[in-house]
Amino acid sequence: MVAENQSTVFVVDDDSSVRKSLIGLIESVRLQAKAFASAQEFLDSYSPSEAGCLILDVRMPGMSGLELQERLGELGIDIPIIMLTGHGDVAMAVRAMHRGAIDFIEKPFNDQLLLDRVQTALTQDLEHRAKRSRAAQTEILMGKLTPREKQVLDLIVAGRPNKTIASELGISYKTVEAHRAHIMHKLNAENIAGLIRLSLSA
Amino acid sequence: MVAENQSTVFVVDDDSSVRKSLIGLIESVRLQAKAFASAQEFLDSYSPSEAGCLILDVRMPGMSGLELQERLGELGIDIPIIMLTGHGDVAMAVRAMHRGAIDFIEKPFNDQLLLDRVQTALTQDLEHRAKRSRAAQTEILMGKLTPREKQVLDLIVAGRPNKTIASELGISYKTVEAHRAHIMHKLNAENIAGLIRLSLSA
DNA sequence: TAGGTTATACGCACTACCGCCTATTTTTCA
DNA sequence: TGAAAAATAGGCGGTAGTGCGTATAACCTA
Repeated sequence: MVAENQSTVFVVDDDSSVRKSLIGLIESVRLQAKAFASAQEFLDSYSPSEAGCLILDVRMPGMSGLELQERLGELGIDIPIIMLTGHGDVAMAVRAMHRGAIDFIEKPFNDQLLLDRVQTALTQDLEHRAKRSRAAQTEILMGKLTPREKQVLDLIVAGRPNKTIASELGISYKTVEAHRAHIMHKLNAENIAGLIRLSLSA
Repeated sequence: MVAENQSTVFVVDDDSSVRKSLIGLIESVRLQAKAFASAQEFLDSYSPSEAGCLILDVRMPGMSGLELQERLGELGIDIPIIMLTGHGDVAMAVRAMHRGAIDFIEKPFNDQLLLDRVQTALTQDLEHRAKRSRAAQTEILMGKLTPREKQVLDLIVAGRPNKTIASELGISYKTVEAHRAHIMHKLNAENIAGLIRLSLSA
C-alpha cells in the first residue's frame, strides 16, 4: 500500500502547539497526518477523494468546528469527524453527534483513547467509501439504461413474466425480450438473480 | 387507533415531582405515559412488545440510567432512549450516544424541545419495530426450510441453473427441481424474483 | 412399529427465457 | 439534415423452469 492509498488524519486547530502534538501522536503510530490552522484552510485544500478522518477543534477564530461540520454536510462531504473541545458543553456535544460527528472529546484528552477513536473513524471511513463506491458503480450502470429499459427492468424485478410485461406496456413479447437482452448486457448481469441483486442494491 | 396499539412514553426518574411534570407534559399532547421510580421497577414491568420510547434520568439511586441502558442492550431490547441529566458531563453524554441513546438532555429542559425529541423517538421506534417484524417474518419462513433446501436456495440465489446445482450437490436434476418447488411453496414465493428478494432481505 | 418428514428420482406436457439474426420506424442529437 | 441510438417486431432453435403425478429409501418420532 503506497502513500496515495493511505488514509490521512486531518487535524484542524488554530493552536499550533496542539497541532504539533496531535501530528506527533498520530505519526507515532505510523499514520499519515495533515494539519490546518483554520477551517477555511482545510476547506480550500481538501478533496473528498482523500480517505481519512477529521480531528476538529470546536472553538476557533473564524469558522468554528461546528460550522465546518455543517458546511461539510451541505457540500455532501461525508468524512468521520472527531470533535475536540476545551470546555464541556453537553448540548453542543449532542448536537454535533446528531449531525453525524462520531466523537466529541474533551481536552486534555487521553492519547490512547484518541488514537482508538481515530482508528474507529478510519475504519468507518473506509467502509463508507467502499459502500459509496459500490453504489456509484451501480448508478453508473443504471444510468446506461434508457427510460423504457428501466420500465421493463422494474417489471422484471417485480417478477412479471415477459408475456405480462408485454401486455402491460402494450408492446410485443418480442420487444420485451429485446429490452431484456439489452438490460442484461448493459448491467453485466449473467442471470436474473444477478439482475435482481443489482436492482435491489440500487 | 385504540389504546393497545398506541405508543407509550416510559418515564424513569426517582424524583416524583419530575415524574409528575413529565407525565403532565406528555399527556398534554395526548400521548400515553407510564412512570417508574426506579430502573428495576421499569425492568420488572416492561415487555419488549410495548411500543414507545424511554425517558431516563441518568442519576438515580440503585441502578443508574446508564446502567439500565446497558442492561437493556444486554437483554436485546431496542427502545429509543432519551437521557435526562442534571449536571452536564460531555464524556457521559458521548458514551450514552455511542451506546445508542438517541438524545441526552440537560435539566432544566425546554418543554417543546423534549416533546419534539419524544416524537422523533416514537417515530424511530415504530420504524424499527416494523423492520424487526419484517425480519422476524422472513426468519420464520426460512426456518421452515430443511438444511438441504437452504443449500439449494443459496445456489438458486447465486444464479446457478438447476443443472449446475444438481452436479454441485451430486444429486439428480429432478431432485433439485423437487427441492426448488418445495422452497417456492414454503416461502410463499410466486416467482424467482420474489424468492431472491426474500433471501436477500434475510 | 406405524406414520410423517425428508431426500431422492423419473416422465410428460407446457411455459418461459436466451441468443442470434434481421428489419422497420421513431427519436435524438450533433 | 443526416447519422446514431432507441424502440419496435418477427423467426428459429435451444435451454431452463413449472406443474402434476408417481415412487422409493432413510430417518425420526410418537
